[in-house]
Amino acid sequence: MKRVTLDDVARLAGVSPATVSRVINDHINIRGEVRERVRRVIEETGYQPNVAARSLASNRSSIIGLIIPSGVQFVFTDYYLPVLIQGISQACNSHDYTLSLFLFQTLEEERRSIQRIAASGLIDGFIVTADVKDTELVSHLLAARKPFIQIGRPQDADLINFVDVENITGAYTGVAHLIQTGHQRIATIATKNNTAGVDRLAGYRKALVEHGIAIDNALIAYGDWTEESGYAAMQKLLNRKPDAVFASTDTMALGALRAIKDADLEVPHDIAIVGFDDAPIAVKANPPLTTIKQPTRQVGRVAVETLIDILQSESDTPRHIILPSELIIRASSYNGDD
Amino acid sequence: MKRVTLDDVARLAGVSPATVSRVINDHINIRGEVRERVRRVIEETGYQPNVAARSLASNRSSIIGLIIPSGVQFVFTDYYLPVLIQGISQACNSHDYTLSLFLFQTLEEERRSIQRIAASGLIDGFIVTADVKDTELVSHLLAARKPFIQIGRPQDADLINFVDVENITGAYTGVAHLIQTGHQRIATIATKNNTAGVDRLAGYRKALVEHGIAIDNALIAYGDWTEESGYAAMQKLLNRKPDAVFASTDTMALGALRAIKDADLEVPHDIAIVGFDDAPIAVKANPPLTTIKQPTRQVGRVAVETLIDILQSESDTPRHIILPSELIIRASSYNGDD
DNA sequence: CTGAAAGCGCTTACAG
DNA sequence: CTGAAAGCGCTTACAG
Repeated sequence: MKRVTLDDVARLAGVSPATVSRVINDHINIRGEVRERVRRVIEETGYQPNVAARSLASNRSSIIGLIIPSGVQFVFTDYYLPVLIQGISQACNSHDYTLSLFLFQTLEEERRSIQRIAASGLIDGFIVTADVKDTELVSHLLAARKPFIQIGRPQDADLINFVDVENITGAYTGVAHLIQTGHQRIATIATKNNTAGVDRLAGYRKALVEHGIAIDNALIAYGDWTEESGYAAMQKLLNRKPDAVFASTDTMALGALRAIKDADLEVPHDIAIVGFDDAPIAVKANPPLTTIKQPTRQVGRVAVETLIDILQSESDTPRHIILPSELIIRASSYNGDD
Repeated sequence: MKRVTLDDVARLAGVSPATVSRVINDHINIRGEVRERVRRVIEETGYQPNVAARSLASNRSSIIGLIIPSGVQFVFTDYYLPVLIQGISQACNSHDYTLSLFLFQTLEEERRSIQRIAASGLIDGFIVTADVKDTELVSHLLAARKPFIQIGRPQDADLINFVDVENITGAYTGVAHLIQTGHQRIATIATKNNTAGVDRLAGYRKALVEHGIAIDNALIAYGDWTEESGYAAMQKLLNRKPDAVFASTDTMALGALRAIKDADLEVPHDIAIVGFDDAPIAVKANPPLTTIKQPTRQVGRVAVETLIDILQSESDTPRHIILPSELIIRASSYNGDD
C-alpha cells in the first residue's frame, strides 16, 4: 500500500498538481466544481499532504517550538507549567499547528541545542517561558532571526514580543483586599530575579502606600518559589507579628500556612493569607487560600495565537499583551471538593 | 545573509554534495583528509542541514511524538507526567531527536488529529502514555503502521512494544514490609481500569497470601487517583479498623493520610501507610510517607531509546521492558528538605 | 481560473 | 573512496 501523493490526487481528479495544491491550501480563484471534485478524491483516497515536502517547498513547517530553559527549576513543584502547556497545546491543536517541546536541564544542553534547532528550519517560531535571567537564550534566539514570543514580561527591551499577566494590579488587589478586611501589618513573601516577582512586590507596595500604610522592610521576606522557602520566610516574619501576609506564589503561601500552623496560630483568624498563582494549590490548602488567580491556560493560548499572527504578518511591531488576573476570595472551610 | 546549503559547503570544500552528505551522516568510507576538510568548512560557515529537505529525501524526520491521550485526566494532579516528560525530553536531546507533544483534551480532538499526524509523515514514531482504556488510540496507531511504544503494560497484546514498572513486585514488597513490621489488618486503596492499578492490587494480594493472611474484601477500597478519592476510600476503610494501608498511588495516600488525621488517629503509630509513585508527594507529606518509588524518569528515557532502536532495526519482535521499583522507608519526622 | 515547469535542499542507488 | 544524476512531494511565480 503506497502512500498516495498529491500527483495521484491530481491524476484521479483530472487536474494539475498545482490545482490540487491550491484546493488544499484554500486558495481563492478555484472553480467550485473543480474544488468539489478534488475534495472528493482527497476524501476517497485519504490523502494527507507530506509535511516535509510542503515545508521544503514553502519554507514553513507549521511547527511551534516551546522552549523551557534550564533556569526554570520549578517545573515540578508548581502547577503553572503543566497548565500553561495545556493551553499552548490546545491552541496548537485548534490552529493545526504542531507543538515541539524543548526542555533543557542544563545551560550547556541549552546552548548546544538552541543553535541547531533554530537553524535547522524545522520550527516556524518559538514560545519561550523565559525570565529575567535568560537573556542569553533570548539573544541566541534574536541572533537566529526566528520569531518568538516570551511568556512573562522581559526585563528591558520593548522589542520583544511577550504575553504576561497583570502582576502589579493583581498583587495590588490582593493586598487592598487584606487592608479592606481590617489588616494593617501586612507582610509579604516575595521573589527576586524574575519580573513577575518584582511586579508583585511593586503591587504590594503600591497598595500599602495608597492606603496610607507605611512600608516596613522588616515585613518583606524573600523565597525562591518553593514551599520550603515559604515556610522559612514565614518563620522569620512571625517575629514581626504580622496580621496578614501576601505570598507572591501559592506554593510559598502553602509553606507559610504550615509555618503559621506550626506556630499554633490560626488561619485566617490570627493571620490572613493571600497567594498568587494558578489556584489548584490554594484550593487544596486547609483552609483553602484566598488567591489572585492568573489565567495561565489563557496565557498559553494567547501566546500561540499571537505567535501565529506574527508569523503571518509583515509588520514587526512588537506585541505586548497583558492579561488580567482575578482575586478569588475563599471561605475558610474546606469541603473537600473543587 | 542567505542560508548556507549543502551545495555551498560542497563548493567551498571542493567536493561533491554527495560527499558532504556522507560526512554529515557519518558514513564510513570517506578519506580522513576529505572528511576533515568538509568538517572545517561546515564549522566555518555554521552550516546546519535543512531538516525538511533531509526528511523528504530520506523519509526519516528524527522526530518522536509523545501522545498523551484524552483519557489521562490526572495530568495535573500528579508528579508522574512532568517527570516522565522530563526523562523523555532528556533522552531526545542526547540522541538528537526532536520531541513533539500531542496533548488531547477530548476524545474528539484525539480522533480528529491522530490520523492527520500519523499520515503526515512528520513523526518517525510515537510514545503513548496509554492505558487499558485507550484501545481506540492504539488501534489507530496500528492502522497507521507507525512504530510506537506504550508506557505501561497494555491489557492484552504481546504485539505491542511497551515499557513498564514492576508493579506487582513493587506492591508485593511494600505490603510485605508492612507485614514484617507487625501489621496484620492491611487495607488497600486500589484503582480500576488501568493495568498498573490491577497489577498493584495483585501484588497486595500475593503478599498477603504468601504470608498466610486471608484476604478480606472489606479491606479493599477503590479510588480514582485523586487525593479526594483517597480521602473518601480511607474514610470507608476506617470502619474496618485496619492497622495499615497500602495506597496504590501517593496522591491517594495523601488523601488517606488526611482522613486518618481527621479521625484523630496517628500515622504511622495507629495506622501505617505505604504509597506507590514518584516520591516527591510522599516526601512532602507530614509525616513523610514510606513509598514504593517507580523510576519514572528512567521509564521515559528507556522508552525513547527503545523506540529509536525499533526505528533503526529491521526486526519487529515486540519489546517488553519492565523496570524495577524500589521500596523507600521513611522515618516519621519531617525535616523540611529534599 | 488553471497548467507547465522550476525549484526547495537534501539522500542514495548506481557506476566507476 | 567519490561523483553525476535522479528523485523525495510539495509550492509558486509565470504565462495564458
